[in-house]
Amino acid sequence: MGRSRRTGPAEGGQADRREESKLALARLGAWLEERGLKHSRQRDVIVETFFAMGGHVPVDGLVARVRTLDARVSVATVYRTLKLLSECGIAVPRRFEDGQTRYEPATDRSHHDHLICTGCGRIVEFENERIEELQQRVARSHGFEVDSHKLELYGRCDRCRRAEAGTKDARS
Amino acid sequence: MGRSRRTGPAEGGQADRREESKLALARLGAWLEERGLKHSRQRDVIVETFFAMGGHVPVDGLVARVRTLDARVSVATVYRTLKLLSECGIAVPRRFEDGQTRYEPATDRSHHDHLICTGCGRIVEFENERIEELQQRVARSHGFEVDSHKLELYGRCDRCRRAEAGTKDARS
DNA sequence: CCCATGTTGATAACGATTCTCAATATCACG
DNA sequence: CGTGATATTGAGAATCGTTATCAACATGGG
Repeated sequence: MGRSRRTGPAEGGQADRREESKLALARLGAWLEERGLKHSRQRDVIVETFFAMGGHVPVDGLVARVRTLDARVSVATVYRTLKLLSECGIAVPRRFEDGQTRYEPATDRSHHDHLICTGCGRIVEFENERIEELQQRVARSHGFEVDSHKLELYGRCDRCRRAEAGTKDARS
Repeated sequence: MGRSRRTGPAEGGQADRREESKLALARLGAWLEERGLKHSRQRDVIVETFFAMGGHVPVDGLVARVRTLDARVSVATVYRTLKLLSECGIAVPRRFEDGQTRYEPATDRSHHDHLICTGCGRIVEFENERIEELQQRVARSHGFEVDSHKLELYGRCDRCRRAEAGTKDARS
C-alpha cells in the first residue's frame, strides 16, 4: 500500500545525488544546445546545488546555499534556472499550503503525492494506484478528462505526535 | 459514485442563496456579539454579495461586485470580512493553482474536493468516501494522522473537449 | 447623547516572483 | 586566438495578492 521512496531531504544516498546531478547537467546541456542556448557557470552551480540538497527545495533555500559557493548569483538567475529545469523535465515545481514554490528532482518514476507534517514540515512522498483510479472514475462521471492532479495530506507525523504526548505527560 | 451538488457559480437556486445569506448574517451577528465586536453596514453588504454570488468567489471579484452596491468599500475590508467569515465557519477559503484565494460558502455537509476545468475554469465539487478512506490508510501506513487534505483534479470538462474537437474538425 | 472601543479606508508594506535593461559571458566562425 | 552576434546575468524596479498601519469614523452600552 503506497510504497514511498524518499522520505525527506535528509535521506537518500549522496552518491545517488551526485549521479543524478551529472545526468541532469548532461541532459540540460543537450537541451540547451538543441535550441541554440548557451550554458553558464551559474547554471551549473545551481543544478549541482539543487541535486545536492535533494528533497523538496524552496527557492530561497537554494539561493542561500548557492551563494555559499558563489556569492553573486542573483535570485533572478536561480528562478530562471529552475524554470529551465522544469521545462526540460529535470525538476518539478510544487506549491504547498505555505505559498512558496519548492522544486523536487524529477524522477522517471510514476507520479506521486505528498504527506506533509504540519508539526515539523517533513514531507513524505507516496503513490497509490487505487486512489488514482478512483480519481479518474469520479472525474469521468462528471464528464472530465483529468490531465493532472494535486493530492496533499496534512497532519502530524509519528515523531511529532510522540513529542506532543511527551510534553503533555510532563506537564500533568 | 461521488454525488456532486453545486456545479458552479451559475447554478443553485437564488432563493436558497438568499436563505443562506440570512442565516449567515444571523450567525455572524451572534458570533460578533459573543466577543464584543460590532457589526457594520459594509460587513452586511459583503456577506449578502458573497452569498448572492455563490460558488467559488475570488476576492477581487467580490470586491468588484460589492462596489456596485457601495463604491467606497475598501479591499482591506473585504479581506477582513472574509477572514471573519472563515473564522466563524461561514465561509471556507480555497487556493487553487492560479494562486488566488477563493471563498466558498461553508456547508454543514461533509468535506468535498474539486474538479477544475483548465479550459473554462469551471469548478465542480465532489465527494468520495473510498478516496478518503484510502487516504487515511496511506497516511497511517506512514505514521501520519491526517487532519486535512487537498485534492484537486485538473482537466477539461466535456463542454471544452467538444469545443476543441469542433475547431479541429473545422480546421481540417 | 457620549464615549470607549471596534471598524473603516487609503495607502504603505509585504513576500514571492517576474520583468527590465545595461553590462557581461558564451560560442561559432574565421 | 579574436570578434561579433546573441544568450545570460545581476540589480533593482515592477507586479500580484494579501496584510499591516493609522488617523478618521462608526457603533452601541450606559
